[in-house]
Amino acid sequence: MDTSFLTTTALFRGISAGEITSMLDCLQAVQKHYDKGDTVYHAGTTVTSLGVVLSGSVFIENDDFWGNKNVLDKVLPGEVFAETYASIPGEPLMFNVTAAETTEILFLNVQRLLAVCPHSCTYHHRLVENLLSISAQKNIHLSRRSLHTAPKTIRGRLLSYLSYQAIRQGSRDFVIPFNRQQLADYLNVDRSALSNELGKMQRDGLLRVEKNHFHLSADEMEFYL
Amino acid sequence: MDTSFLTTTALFRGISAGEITSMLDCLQAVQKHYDKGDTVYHAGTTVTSLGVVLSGSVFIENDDFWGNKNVLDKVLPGEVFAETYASIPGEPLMFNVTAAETTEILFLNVQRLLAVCPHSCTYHHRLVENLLSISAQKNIHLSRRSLHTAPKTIRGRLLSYLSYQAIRQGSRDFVIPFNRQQLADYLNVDRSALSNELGKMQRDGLLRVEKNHFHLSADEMEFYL
DNA sequence: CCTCACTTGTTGTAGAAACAACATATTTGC
DNA sequence: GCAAATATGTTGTTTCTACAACAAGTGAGG
Repeated sequence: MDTSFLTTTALFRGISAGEITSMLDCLQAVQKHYDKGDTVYHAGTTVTSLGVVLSGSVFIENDDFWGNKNVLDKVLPGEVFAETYASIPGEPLMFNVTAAETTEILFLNVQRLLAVCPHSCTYHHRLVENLLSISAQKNIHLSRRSLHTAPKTIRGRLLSYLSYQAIRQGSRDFVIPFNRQQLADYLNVDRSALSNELGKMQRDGLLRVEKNHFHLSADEMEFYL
Repeated sequence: MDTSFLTTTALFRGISAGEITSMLDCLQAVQKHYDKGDTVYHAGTTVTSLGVVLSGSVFIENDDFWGNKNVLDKVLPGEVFAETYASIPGEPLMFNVTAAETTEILFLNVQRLLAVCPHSCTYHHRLVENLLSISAQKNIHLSRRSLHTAPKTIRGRLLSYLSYQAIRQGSRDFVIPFNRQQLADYLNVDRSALSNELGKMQRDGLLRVEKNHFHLSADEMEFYL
């Protein structure tokens, strides 16, 4: 087990590699291997363990009734999944989790993680803090997306999202972490309609855009800054 | 301080009234009074304390650039707000919090709450567990709404929401906790368009609806059950 | 009983987005 | 460097929604 890698993750942040090793025993951590396409967790089932992606990656996907797979998120090495459901005993998973590629996953039982451990109580505590922080962070992301998808028009959603990015990055020039299709998915709109609207906004002088690099015009930003 | 009331809240669940009393000292809990319309927390500021509504209620609202107040949520007695932001030091509030009526609020510093206390460590631990649970629960709600607002059409959103309610309540007959306007807000659509679509769906034989009581037709449910 | 406030359904219209189909970059792997 | 795959922009058509305006229903309080 590569505990030095774990020290870099949000979940084990602030805990030394040595401490992690002894904690993993105590927590009855289990490591499993998955090949591309394997199902890690099924929607509708209940889980007691969260997963830490050690290598590879997993998709969080929502399969509709006609079998269409809709990828909601990709969980990368060091990141955590299913922690929300493992934190609420009996809560059925809303999504499927499948291996996007060859993947190693470390499973941690959340009830044991929360239980007070006879030894190294301090680090257990740190682990719980980290878990709370991860949960709160996820909360923020969900709230923010909900905010950006609230406007009824594509332009409104773009302005909400782009002005937030400008503020966050402290400049009217900034790069976004999405390509067009991903941005369209994030804002819950059609990709071609999104491209179209970006074109209109450029003609209207609201912004300039080159690939995923944006520049917002000053007068538009006045509202937001 | 009415600690017996606190024992009924999600945050203090599983902790005795006596224990709560001693913990509140330790946590430096502060109680404050607000009149209707008073601002409790300003968007953009950072906070270190979560709030527990003791009596009255507060609105979580998103004020846009033209001063329009958009109520996102109402926090009732026993419920908690701002815990997400208080759990992430430095994270600025995304929303305003204002008193919906005469309100008493108990503020708890989250850092102190998370810090290991010299005494009653067990109960501190329970408090942190509860806080994690509240956060995870909020996460589920946000995810679920995001799922229900994912379809591009009003009908799609209604089917997603209503079939979930049917499953949750274990019957094709069920009552929803929203009136039309609230349901429209939740699904992020126009109220009149929503009413219109419900009418069409009745004519199409998908469901019957009377006020906030719904009955889904069997054949439509096959997809979902 | 009556009024007033609030909720809900209905209709028409104007506008916007989804969708499909395609042309044109741009990457990526070989 | 080339070919295949992927990403992006463009356009036209169809469908749906937002919006506005209004009628009808419901309920609470005087």
